[in-house]
Amino acid sequence: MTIGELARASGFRVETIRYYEREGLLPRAHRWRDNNYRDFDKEALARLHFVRRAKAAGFTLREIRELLDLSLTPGEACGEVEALLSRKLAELDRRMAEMHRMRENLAALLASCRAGEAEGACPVLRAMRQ
Amino acid sequence: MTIGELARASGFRVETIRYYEREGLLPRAHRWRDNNYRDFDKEALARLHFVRRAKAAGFTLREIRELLDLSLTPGEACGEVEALLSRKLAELDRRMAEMHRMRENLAALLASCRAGEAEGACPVLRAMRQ
DNA sequence: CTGGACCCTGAAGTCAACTTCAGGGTGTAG
DNA sequence: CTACACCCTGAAGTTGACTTCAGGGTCCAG
Ligand SMILES: [Zn+2]
Ligand SMILES: [Zn+2]
Ligand SMILES: [Zn+2]
Ligand SMILES: [Zn+2]
Repeated sequence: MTIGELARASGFRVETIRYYEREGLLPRAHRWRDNNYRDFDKEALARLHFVRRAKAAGFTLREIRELLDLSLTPGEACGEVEALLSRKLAELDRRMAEMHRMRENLAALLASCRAGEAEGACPVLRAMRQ
Repeated sequence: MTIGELARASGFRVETIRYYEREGLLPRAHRWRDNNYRDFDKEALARLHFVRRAKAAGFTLREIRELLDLSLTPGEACGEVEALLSRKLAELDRRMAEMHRMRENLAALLASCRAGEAEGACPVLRAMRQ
């Protein structure tokens, strides 16, 4: 698979894929010997799917790389794998709690906006003004 | 109120407040005539509280400035406020759903790691390349 | 054999949201 | 008087995650 095909299949741009390779999120791609073009396999596509999901969940590239590095750790380091995984889980829970608070904040603002509409004065705007 | 007092009252750093003023999140402060020190009023503190809440709700500075600008245009800006709020709410919901999926992913990974430990082979690698 | 789509590299640029720096004034306690 | 906390400005630096650029090679339909 050329980098362009991988880009179309993954939804990441060509430049982003090269950048991810540089940053260690993808293994260095094997090259087509005579033209030096990268040649990706299905695993690269699976990784990019994982990267997309992880990004959507709010992980930084560094964290995603750590997770991916875990997957390369052989079974013997199972304890470390577990430790890192549960640390990430705890972090995720913290972030999810934070998001819940944000959501409640936002929903309250929206509700007060709608409630104030009847009275002709937006309480959100009023709150900002005064 | 000096900028330092405002900083202590608001929890933002002095430099951040100057930055916010430059960026239009605060009106340009009135100056203490003979020494050119900024002199803030209660409204500035109220704005900073609003900025903090909005940031906590996930708004960018640009969006916060948009909200503040809406509050300066008299009339029915309420609809726009609502639009901005519900757009943000939808975005937040999307991200929360992603995080939930990611959490289940990681939890399953951790469980399978623990289960696989007995058999001497860590299934993490397989799970992540699925 | 040519034009256009595609590939390569290393370096520099961008954006948000700040922070730090350089180089200077002000106010007050001791 | 002077040390020291506080204030000022404009500019440059930081971080993360890319994107754009400069300056090339490659492949293939017509
Ligand atoms: Zn409203
Ligand atoms: Zn409304
Ligand atoms: Zn669930
Ligand atoms: Zn394991």
